[in-house]
Amino acid sequence: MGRKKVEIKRIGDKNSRQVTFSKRRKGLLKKAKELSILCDADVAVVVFSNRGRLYDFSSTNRFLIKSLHIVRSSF
Amino acid sequence: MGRKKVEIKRIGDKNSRQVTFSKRRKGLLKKAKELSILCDADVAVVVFSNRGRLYDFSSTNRFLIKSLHIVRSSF
DNA sequence: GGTGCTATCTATAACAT
DNA sequence: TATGTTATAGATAGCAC
Repeated sequence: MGRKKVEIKRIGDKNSRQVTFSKRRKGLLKKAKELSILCDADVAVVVFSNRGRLYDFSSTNRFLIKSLHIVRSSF
Repeated sequence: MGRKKVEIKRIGDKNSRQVTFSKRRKGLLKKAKELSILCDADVAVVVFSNRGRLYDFSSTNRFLIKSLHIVRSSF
């Protein structure tokens, strides 16, 4: 969906990876929200950056996400 | 992204809502997978249909999703 | 109640700043 | 490096089965 077709594999360049992460993360959360509204469905999305920062969307309750975070911490 | 611009609000027609749910759910899971691969990030998506059916994607471990399911059951 | 088609809308890759 | 712009790839709304 850009100037060139992109192969789905890990982006080698650190800066490009960061920029793509930021843009696509935003897009994913937006689409999750749209799905929940349009279709009256419960949707939750959780994204962890490789630095451990958490980004999420939940149509129902933050508790879902917090629980998931706790679960992940126990790995 | 279709023949017409769509307002983001609950789709009234039951059949249209179901079709949209199916299509957008698939798209959301695909994008979650792409994000995880391209950016080397942990991503989890959980979708519950209003009939309680579970659809999900997790880049890390099914345990995350199973835990979330258990948590949700306790609501 | 799906599935396939395709016109059109949207997300985003590369570039610019 | 973070943010804004634009050309293009990709997702999908409305139909037809």
